[in-house]
Amino acid sequence: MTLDKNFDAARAEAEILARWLEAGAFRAGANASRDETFCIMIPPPNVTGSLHVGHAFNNTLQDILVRWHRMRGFDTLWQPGTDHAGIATQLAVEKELARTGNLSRREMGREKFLEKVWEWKEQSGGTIVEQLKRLGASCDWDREAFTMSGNFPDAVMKVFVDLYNKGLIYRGKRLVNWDPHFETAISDLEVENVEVQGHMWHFKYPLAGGETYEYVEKDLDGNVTLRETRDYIAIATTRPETMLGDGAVAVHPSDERYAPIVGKLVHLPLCDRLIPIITDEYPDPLFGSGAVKITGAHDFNDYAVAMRNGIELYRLMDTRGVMRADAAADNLVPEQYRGLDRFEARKLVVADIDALGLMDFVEDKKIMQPFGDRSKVVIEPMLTDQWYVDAKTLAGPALAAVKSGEVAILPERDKKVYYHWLENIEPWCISRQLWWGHQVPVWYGPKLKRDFLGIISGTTSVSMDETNLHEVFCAPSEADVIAQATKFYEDQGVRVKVVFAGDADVQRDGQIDRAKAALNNAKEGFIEITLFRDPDVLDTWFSSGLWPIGTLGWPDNTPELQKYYPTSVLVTGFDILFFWVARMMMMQLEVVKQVPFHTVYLHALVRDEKGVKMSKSLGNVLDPLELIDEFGADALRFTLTSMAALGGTLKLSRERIAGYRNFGTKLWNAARFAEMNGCVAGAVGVPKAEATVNRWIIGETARVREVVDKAFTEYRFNEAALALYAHVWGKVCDWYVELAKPLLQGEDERYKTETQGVMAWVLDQCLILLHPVMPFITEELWGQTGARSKMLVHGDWPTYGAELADGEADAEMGWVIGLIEGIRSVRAEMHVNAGAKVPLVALGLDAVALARLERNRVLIGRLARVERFEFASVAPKGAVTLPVEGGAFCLPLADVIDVSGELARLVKTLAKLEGELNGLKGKTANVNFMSRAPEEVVAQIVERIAEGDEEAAKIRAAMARLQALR
RNA sequence: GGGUGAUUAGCUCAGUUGGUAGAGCGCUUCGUUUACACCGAAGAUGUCGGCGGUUCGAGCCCGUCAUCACCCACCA
Repeated sequence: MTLDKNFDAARAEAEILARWLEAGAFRAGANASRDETFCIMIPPPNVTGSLHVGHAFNNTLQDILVRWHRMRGFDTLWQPGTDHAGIATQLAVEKELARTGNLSRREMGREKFLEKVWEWKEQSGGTIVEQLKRLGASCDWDREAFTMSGNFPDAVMKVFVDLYNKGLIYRGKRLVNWDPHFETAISDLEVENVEVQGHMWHFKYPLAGGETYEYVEKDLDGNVTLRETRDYIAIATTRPETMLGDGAVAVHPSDERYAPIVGKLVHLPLCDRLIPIITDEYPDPLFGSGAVKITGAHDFNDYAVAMRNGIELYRLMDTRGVMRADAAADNLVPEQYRGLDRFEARKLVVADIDALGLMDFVEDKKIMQPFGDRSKVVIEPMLTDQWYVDAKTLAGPALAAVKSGEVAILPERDKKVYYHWLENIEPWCISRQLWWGHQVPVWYGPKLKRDFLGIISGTTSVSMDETNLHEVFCAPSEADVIAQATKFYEDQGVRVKVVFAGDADVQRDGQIDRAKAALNNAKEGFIEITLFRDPDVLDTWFSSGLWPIGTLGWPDNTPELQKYYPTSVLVTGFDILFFWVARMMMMQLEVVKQVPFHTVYLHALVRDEKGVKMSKSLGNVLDPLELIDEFGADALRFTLTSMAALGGTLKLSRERIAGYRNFGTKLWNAARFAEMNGCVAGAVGVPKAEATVNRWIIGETARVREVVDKAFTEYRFNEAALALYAHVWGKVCDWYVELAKPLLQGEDERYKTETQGVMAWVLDQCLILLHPVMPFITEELWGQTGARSKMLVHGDWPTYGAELADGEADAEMGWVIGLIEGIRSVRAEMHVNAGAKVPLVALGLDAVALARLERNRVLIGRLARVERFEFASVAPKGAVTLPVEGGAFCLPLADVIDVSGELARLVKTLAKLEGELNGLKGKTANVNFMSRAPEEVVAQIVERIAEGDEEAAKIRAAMARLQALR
């Protein structure tokens, strides 16, 4: 059977993948021959997502590490799985519902909606997994995990409850980042601050009761620059609509301009309210007017000021960012603004202020505006009840683990970023007003009125405390919460029966009404207590933060957990260092008191060829599946690998992928050549060789193995790819195959057999070493070129090294290759017809050079197209001279060469050489250099000068001969 | 405002303890030498952003400036 002319990636990839899967080649522990484990957790992609180039890159790197370790006999697990991705998935399903004319989420209700999400997940959830398989990702697919299935929800619930019981999770009413589109709170990290063109409006707030004061402005030297009587205080704002919720105007305590009116009241325009002028450290006297309106419920800074000074908070908007129109807001939002979108309200407020003559002036200004990272709408600070994690406490161990070196972060510089974030961490808001996710395991029950407790006797009625509405029960399951609540109430002397009544309601203003927690009066000796569950779900990152232990079966102490935890390395993009990496560190360290992994390798983000982030809206997305269809998975993988330098960004282009597709073809054809020349693979062990070329290529192979291993060890994937490329194409294909041809096709059976064996071995080594990067084509060739005891995916990674290097062979091949290149170069430059065979004259060769020539004259003759060899002591007329180590060669080209052309060539060569030599000689003449530079360096330079001088002398001699010819 | 990184051949980028620069693509010339035209051979191209400094020696270390990118941040 002869190999086809090209590798048919589309056909072979599907077949090979099926064979791997069928053989269970990727299962945990497959091919393990030692006790050491190697485990990687896949960064779980969104369950309903599809593969983009970033995934392809990320998973290629992981697959390389995994395949490499598996071939080296490590007990290897690559744990796959997907993330439920709360907001993203809920959004996708809502869109789908709208598109297909279904009821909306709210119309169908929570239970029904969640059914739809699960349907959607079943339907589209397998896509990305199949795509990862096409990439060649060798995950243990039998262990595929999902953050909403199996033990995972239990793990999440248990962690929530444990943290709650330790006081590390708590509920708080405070300002959060509110997304008016999704109508949920989001964390700081999900907010993107973007600079936009905005305005700053300067308003005049009149003093109450028509009071006036003398306003005096001074320059830095204390000279008065302005003095006038004012009946107002000027404030500036970028968000005029929030003025309706102002609770005060603040000035800096040192600001003399306003000292006369501190403590007085101003009349808030448009609202029938008086608010005080207070002092606080927050206002900057040098910025704007120096006076700041304080809207505690709609601005984070103002909130802090309001808290410090006991200023009232007025919440102006509902969950959609619409000015409140509910009854409670009757006295707050003036009628004309109610029900208006916040941006509409802004226009109206500005117009109304202007109409009142209170508009001081307006300026254009670039402002930083917060946007939701998924919704892309302007985020509104909102006062709501949310669940928080005490991140500061959890951050301590996460910081220590990296500082101590227990966990390494690569590239090193990202450590600083990690430190900075953890050292300044804020409480983590983990509750989301969504439906798709892990529902908070908290139930609310009625708070019993203490007055009654004393008289409860089992038949007496009990009432609720209407002023303090609920008791909180946090437990991992309904059964547990029943037990907990029953005990709680019975401890108060009440016999109860606990029932559930669904979730507490979320009203449109975002306040959870827990008053529905209820109780019925005594029946048959007990009281019925109704519990309502907190409707919120947890931030997706709360659950994915438990990915390492959760996928291994925690909270059960499974064999996998014992064996593979802590995992080895986390491979991910630096964009989720905070979102995910830091959270995993914090949570794993808190929950199991052990780091989740020992190394974090942060790779670049993939951009398009112009360096722009790929996005659907820009239309610059390269679809990895299309690239795989066109070029094959291996070409894509090799390309990504070759560009995986530590840090930075990765710009992907189709041309480059095509180039590496060609590399695969090159390898394929080298194998094809070997096959056509009777090189049968499959022999075990490093072959013994006598021929110089064979000894040389064996050494080269050992060298590249060392380079590749070192590069993988240091996560320098691009260096491994580069070394393999240079070896396979530059050494094996360009030289070894060519040099081997005379031996393979010659008469000496001994050399022929030896070379067949060596070539088969060399190509096998190429396949093995390339396999982690290019698994498909190498597996295919492995199968087609010999009888194998096992698939290449379980091939034995070699351990040979320097002991296979043969200095003598290296030197000789270097000499031969140099000569051949020299001859080719001269021929090309002299425009000697490529087909023309010329004689080569050896000139004054020493014994070593002579022996080298004799051993390799067939090779040289063939590769340099030399017809015959002659020996002379004097260079023939009209010859071109090639200096070599131990002598020189001449090409007599008198009738073909252009003498002045050759002279020009020599002049150029000599000039270059002399430039180099002069530099080096300058150094040796420098006393400082000679006395301070290391001996090795000096010796090297001296040697190079000697060589160079010799070479220059030969060139000069050749020039003299040519001169004589003219 | 703080921080980080980048600036090297026409393009995209490597360059790991400082020893006078590399790859891929592109470009030029030549080539049906039966593995491969997704190929082969030969070739051209860089004051390594500017300016200073340390050093025998700097793309690499230090300072500074310029331009760009990204991250973080509450200036109304």
